[in-house]
Amino acid sequence: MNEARVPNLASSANPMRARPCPHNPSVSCSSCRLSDLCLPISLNKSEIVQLDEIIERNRPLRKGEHLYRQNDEFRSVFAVRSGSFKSYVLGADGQSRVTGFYMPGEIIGMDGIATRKHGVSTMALEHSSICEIPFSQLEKLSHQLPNLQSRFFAIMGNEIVKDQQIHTLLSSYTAEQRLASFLLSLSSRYARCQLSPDRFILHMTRSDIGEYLGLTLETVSRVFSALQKKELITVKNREIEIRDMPKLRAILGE
Amino acid sequence: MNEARVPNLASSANPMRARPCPHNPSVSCSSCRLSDLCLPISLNKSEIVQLDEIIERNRPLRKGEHLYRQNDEFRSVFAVRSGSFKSYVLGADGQSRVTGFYMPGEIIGMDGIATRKHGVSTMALEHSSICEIPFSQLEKLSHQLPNLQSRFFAIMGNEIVKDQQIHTLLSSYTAEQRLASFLLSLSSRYARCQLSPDRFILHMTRSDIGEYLGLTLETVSRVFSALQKKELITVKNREIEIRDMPKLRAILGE
DNA sequence: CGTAGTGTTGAATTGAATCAAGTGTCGTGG
DNA sequence: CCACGACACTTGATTCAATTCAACACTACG
Repeated sequence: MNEARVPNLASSANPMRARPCPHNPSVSCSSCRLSDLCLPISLNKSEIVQLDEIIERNRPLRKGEHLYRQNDEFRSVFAVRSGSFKSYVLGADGQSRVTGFYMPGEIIGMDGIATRKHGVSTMALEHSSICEIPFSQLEKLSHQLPNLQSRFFAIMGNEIVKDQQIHTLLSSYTAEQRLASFLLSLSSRYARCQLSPDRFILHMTRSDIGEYLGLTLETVSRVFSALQKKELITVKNREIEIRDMPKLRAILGE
Repeated sequence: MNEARVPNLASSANPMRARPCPHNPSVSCSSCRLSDLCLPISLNKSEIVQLDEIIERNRPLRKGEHLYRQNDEFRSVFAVRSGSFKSYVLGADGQSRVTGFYMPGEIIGMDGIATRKHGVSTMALEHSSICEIPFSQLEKLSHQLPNLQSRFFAIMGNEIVKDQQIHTLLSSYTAEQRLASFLLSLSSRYARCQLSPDRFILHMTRSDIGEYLGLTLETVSRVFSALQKKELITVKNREIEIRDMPKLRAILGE
């Protein structure tokens, strides 16, 4: 597997707030720059402090390292603090299928809640760090804090909604619509964590994208080229610039 | 299809048989024949009694009636007591896309938890009855009963896993694999509620199935015919008989 | 510098969609 | 009870979007 690399986002045109370093394991939820888009939303200060106590801030993962693997025992859910991840399953034929990409502030690992085993594997796409939340403790604390229970129901509900949107995307969109939707989704998620919504790095390969969207890597490449020719985006290797957001949205529209 | 909405409180004082009939609104969770595959799993007797108190058993829905519609305010989740439902969204072009089918013992409506608005519409596919569970009360009770909280986390986690499985199905299976997987899923769900796993009725149309699996209704029809010619199934209108379960499973295998 | 992984592009192929024509089924009202 | 109309379904012919197969270019890195 590949070695660690300095994450590209750090040198992006759109610098982060001057807040504690994203990889710093000693950041607390209260001081975390993601606190208003992560688990703590809608919790008050004392509740956040209690949540903070059960969270384990592990060492960062290097690119290619696994957070957990398919069939591992489920112990925790994870919040992405920095970097990005992909989740995937290995099919009977050995082919992998990507089930999701995760960015800062998003929650990973809910696939294991029901069965107590992880149904997917999850791997860092770049140098990344996470907050680990032992699920038994989260359940216990949720029982004491109605707001936290409510918040976690909402997080899971949100995951269900997103999965249904992917369902309709995969069952009726063309290749071009899928890629447009994918780029717009990344864009709004980058915006959510204060990064540029129209210039960003794809940390996943064309093949990852294809496995996620139900396309081949060749088709992903071709559609990127076509969108570039139409001047809706600029693609330079892994770097994407969205040049015409309205027209990109219009691809989904009619 | 413009049916009347179901009145939410509807305490129909309807004279019914004393024996717990699937449509009988007076059945309690404790006496319900679905209690070991529905929400109450893993709850003890006194917990079930408390759950019972917040559940509203509405009048049955006729075929084509809506349980709720896209953009309706979210108030409750629902457990299917008898019959079956489909959920669907209307796309920008007016086309509908089916996001799920629901059978007895399954929970409907979790798409509204995060946003407090329903993201899909849900319609009865046949004469059906449901238990309505007002969500605010479910949250309150979950806060008192750790087992119920845990159970509901598990139900939502299960929904997430199923959605991920659909994701991989839609992104990599052929038409034949999708239909085989669909029939096997129905089969095991019928088995779960004590019905024959190899002879059952499809209450949805070919078009519904196609919209769910990302295929046209013509392709659904053709694949059914092809599977019949191979003697894996018999299709007579809406009636399906699975004649060779192992071979049907093998279609997914490699 | 060479190698492995990643990405692009072209040509041929194909699985499913689309277009089209017809049959079957069901519920309704006469 | 039957006739009618609407909807659901089947099957065939053709088209097309995406895959597959193939060759090559770029980049990163030991």
